[in-house]
Amino acid sequence: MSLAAGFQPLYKQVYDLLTRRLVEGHWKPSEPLPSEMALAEELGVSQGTVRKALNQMVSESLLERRQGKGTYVAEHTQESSLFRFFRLREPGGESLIPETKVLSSKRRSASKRERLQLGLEPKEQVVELLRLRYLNNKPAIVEKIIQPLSVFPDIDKQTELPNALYILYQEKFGISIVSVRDELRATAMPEALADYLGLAAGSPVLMVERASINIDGRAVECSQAYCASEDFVYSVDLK
Amino acid sequence: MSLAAGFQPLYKQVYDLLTRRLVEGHWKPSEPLPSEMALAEELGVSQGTVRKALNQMVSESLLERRQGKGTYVAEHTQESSLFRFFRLREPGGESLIPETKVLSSKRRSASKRERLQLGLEPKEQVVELLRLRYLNNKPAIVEKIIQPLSVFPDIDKQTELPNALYILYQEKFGISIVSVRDELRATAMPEALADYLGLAAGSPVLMVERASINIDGRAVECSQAYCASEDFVYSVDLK
DNA sequence: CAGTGGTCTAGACCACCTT
DNA sequence: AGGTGGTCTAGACCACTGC
Repeated sequence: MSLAAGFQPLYKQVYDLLTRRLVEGHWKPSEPLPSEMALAEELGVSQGTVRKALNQMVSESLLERRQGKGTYVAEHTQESSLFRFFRLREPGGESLIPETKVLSSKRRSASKRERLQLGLEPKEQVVELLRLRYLNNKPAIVEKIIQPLSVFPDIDKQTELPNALYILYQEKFGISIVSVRDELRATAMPEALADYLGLAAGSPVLMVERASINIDGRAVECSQAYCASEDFVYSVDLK
Repeated sequence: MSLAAGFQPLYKQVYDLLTRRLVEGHWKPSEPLPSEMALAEELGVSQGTVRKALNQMVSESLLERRQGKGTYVAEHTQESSLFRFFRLREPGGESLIPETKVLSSKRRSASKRERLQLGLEPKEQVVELLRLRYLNNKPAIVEKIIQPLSVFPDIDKQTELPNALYILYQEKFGISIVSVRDELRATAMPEALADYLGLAAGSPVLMVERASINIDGRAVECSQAYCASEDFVYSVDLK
């Protein structure tokens, strides 16, 4: 067989190989992969082994399979992107569609905290994007988003920013966000931002610090969001 | 075959059957299940089909498999129980071991909100347990836990409550918590509880409302926790 | 109809654990 | 040595898709 019998199980080697190809852009989002049989033949393993590797990638949302059609690179659609990582809800209630307004955007050097979180060099330039998000037409979230220019060249030259930034990252910069790490705390609303949410400075707000992880495992973007949590809650299921 | 060919895939039928047996207490936590071969023979399906069903149950933390030994009913150990659903951390940091002190315990009728959340009858009796939890030897969390007496008979007669309640639920009441739903918001610290955390009334605190789900899918316990989030954050990875 | 993924089987061999 | 789960294979049949 062309994949040498090594330390790891064959299906794991196939998984690693296919994931590497995916990371390197060998296939683009929404493109089909070769069929199981074709991959099995190319790699010199059985179809079942390829299947096991593919299914693992599906379980990580890297791929999607459609019976009778083929296996496709997972795509960040408007809906999936908005809802997969967006956890703010009405208490006990359904998903809410956030609307978004950009408040400001500027270039500056990365702070120490940002360098640590994103693995940046000293003095590396980032874009700081300030956005206001509405739920049920009420201003609910102010978020500050940090985008390294080394990852997103000239992103501040984009004329139109979509509601779901991850779609832009994927289509224009080849960045596929596969997971996020959130840290939540309660804090007093900073005076500088209080007006946006129509709150008194010092009101209790939910702060969500997020690091977004690319398919290659790097943290490529981080954000801080201040959420009015009178009417909304951050909802999460742990299994 | 003894499992009639029905609408659903065989492995799904096997999964349903084995899960039902598990729910009904057919096997107790930490007990071994019959071997794959034995189950396959009993059910009249192939070993591979049983394997697929078992692996799905493993992925839901219902079972554990140990190579060379057997397949076991998952057990809530002190560590796994404390850390699997306990999300409070130092910012960017490691897990913290919470210490616990019981403040009070009393019986009363369920409130409307509790009846809705836990599916209780009007006037049903519950135990309201108030606990104080410490992280790094500092009081960090006040939590109010609601336990229906219909689910946990005479739970308030327990002489000793363990740090991880889920272990008690499993050992004494046959309740296996498999998932939780958390809703987080920021709020002002209630005056009645502020002293416990050494905070001023009105300070911003993180409130975590939790419903705990039994293996049979019912919400069997709910809680409200007020967390001092000066020094600690609620940390979660979304994939 | 041919091509795809989805299910199911049977059997081989390996790695690990116990006796 | 014998039993367990873990991997891998090969082949059959089914369900869905599109030409």
